Amino acid sequence: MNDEQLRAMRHSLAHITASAVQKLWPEAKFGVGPVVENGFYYDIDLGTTKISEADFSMIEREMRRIISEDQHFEHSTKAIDEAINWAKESNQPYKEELLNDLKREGTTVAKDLDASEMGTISDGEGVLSEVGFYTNGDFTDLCRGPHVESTGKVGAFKLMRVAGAYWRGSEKNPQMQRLYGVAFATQEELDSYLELLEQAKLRDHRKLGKELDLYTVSPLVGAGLPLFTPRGTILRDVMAGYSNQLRQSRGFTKVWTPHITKQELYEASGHWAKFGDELFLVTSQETSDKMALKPMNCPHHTQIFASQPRSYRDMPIRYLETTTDYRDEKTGELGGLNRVRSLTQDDSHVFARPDQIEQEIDGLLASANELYGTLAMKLRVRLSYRDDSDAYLGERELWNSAQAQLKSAVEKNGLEYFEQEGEAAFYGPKIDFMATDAIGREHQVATVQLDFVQPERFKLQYADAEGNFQTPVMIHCALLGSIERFLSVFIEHTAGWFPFWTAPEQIRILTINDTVLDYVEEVERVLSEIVLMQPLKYNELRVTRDDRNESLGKKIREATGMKIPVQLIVGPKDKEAREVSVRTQGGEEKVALDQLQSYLSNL
RNA sequence: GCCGCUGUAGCUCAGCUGGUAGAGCGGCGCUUUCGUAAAGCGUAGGUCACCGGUUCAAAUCCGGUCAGCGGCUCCA
Repeated sequence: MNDEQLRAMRHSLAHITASAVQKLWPEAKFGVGPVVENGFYYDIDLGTTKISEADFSMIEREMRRIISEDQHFEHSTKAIDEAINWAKESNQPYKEELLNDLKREGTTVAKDLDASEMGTISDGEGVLSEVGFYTNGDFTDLCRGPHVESTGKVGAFKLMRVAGAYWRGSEKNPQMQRLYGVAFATQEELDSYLELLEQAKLRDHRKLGKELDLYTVSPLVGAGLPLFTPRGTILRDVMAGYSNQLRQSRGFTKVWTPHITKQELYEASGHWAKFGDELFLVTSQETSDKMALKPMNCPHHTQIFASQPRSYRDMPIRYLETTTDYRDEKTGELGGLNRVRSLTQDDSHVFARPDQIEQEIDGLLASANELYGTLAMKLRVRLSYRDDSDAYLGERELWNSAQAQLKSAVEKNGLEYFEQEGEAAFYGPKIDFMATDAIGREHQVATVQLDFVQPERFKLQYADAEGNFQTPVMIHCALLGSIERFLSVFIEHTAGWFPFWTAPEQIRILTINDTVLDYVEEVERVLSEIVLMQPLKYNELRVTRDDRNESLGKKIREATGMKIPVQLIVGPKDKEAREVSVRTQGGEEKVALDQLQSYLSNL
């Protein structure tokens, strides 16, 4: 089955879902029912009736009945006004609205859908005169198709969940119930997809975050404000240290800025107007200053740049700061470490001459490549350019040159990429990094963004070779993005089996009885001398000892449950032979005490 | 913020249609010193998220708050 057939099948299932709902709740008013990744959904307004997952078996039973009847999908057309009358008579106000849009604009304007997904005719210019319908059994729907021939030909499906969704994605509109389903050509494919979901559940960073004791949340502290435990803090420090090291090796120097600032800073940067409602405000009891917790670091860094006169010879100037920002995100958006109110960015800002853009981007891309390569995650990038609209600030010429330089740097680094016009930020083009995790999911991780606007707004300048003042370009970059979000991805990527160099507890010594304690101390002395230099430099070994009065089996079980990469089992036989039993995920082997350092350094 | 679902011991969970709570693991104590994923026995833990209401009686029903989950919207 090709992609097109799969889409037709999923879309047909959306219709079958709607048919079943109409049968069960004849008063249902229908929105749209497009195909999405792995399946489909249908938006339905049932007034005060709430569908719950308990109703799924009933709906699915009705769907299977429709499928077993093998109803033909009948295509027909109506003149647009006739169609509008049909919608009125059938009491389908959402369809009526879509039809009116079609009549007026020749297309619907639902934000997240294109017209073909919605199943409406949108070919041709201007106003259209005819629209298409598909009918199966008693159910007729405004639809462009295509569909499978009949309801019997739809493969395997499963209703997954029901959720609220605003009509046409606007919170001003009524909220409908969105019925999600997944669908595949065969039952085997559906089963393996469901299996993948189970897998994903097992690696869920919120579950592992608790099991591996990495972070916690407290209602007393607040939603979206995770607290990192000793183990979680090690992970943060190691990853942030690696990101810092990568950037420092490319000429970035650390800066430090306070966590609160006067609001004027954001009024000057332009962020106040756009994001003012997401700032945490701070009141001073000593002055009349209005203060806020910093939601970002770039305006601060501009002030360090501006603290001295700059020459073209000084450029580029590169700052890095791994620091926590605060954003008052809406409560409903918070979840795990993915979306938090305190987020730590491994932030960097380059102030560059326009002719230095490519070289700077090149360095940052190389760093990102190295970082994600080390973590065994495949990277892909999206280049976001401006389009012809006037929604963008900055000179067109600068944009064109910058976009060309971005692309050239991406190609030079051998990164797989795709380009999208109209996706740039208003202040400059950007590169977004997507990393594929161990079970094939893609996550947005890092960004590199050019900024033509803040240098203007803050009147940043440098003297060129002729002594004239020029405006620099700013390059924003975060390799990890937000450390919290990065960790959520990293935890799920590794399923908690962190690589040796990042593991919070790298080695646990398990004793067999207390006749070996003196030898264990000797082993510990050897370990305490070991400092890893790769990939993170000066990374001291993190070792613990389990000499409790418990069975070896239990100690192994617990250490394995905590996903500790190296278990060193020490018993009388090991003591006698002056070796240790090294137990890793790969198996177990005996290593002589005087070989331990080289063994561990090569992990 | 909006819609829906959820909130019982440190953890995982049981507790039917209202009659003031239970298991396993973990903790603690004793015994055991035992070589590859849970040694044995004993014992202590809970205002059933919080606040209010209905009722003779609420973990159970209703309302509110807080928090979590699935979405929507948003994401500098």
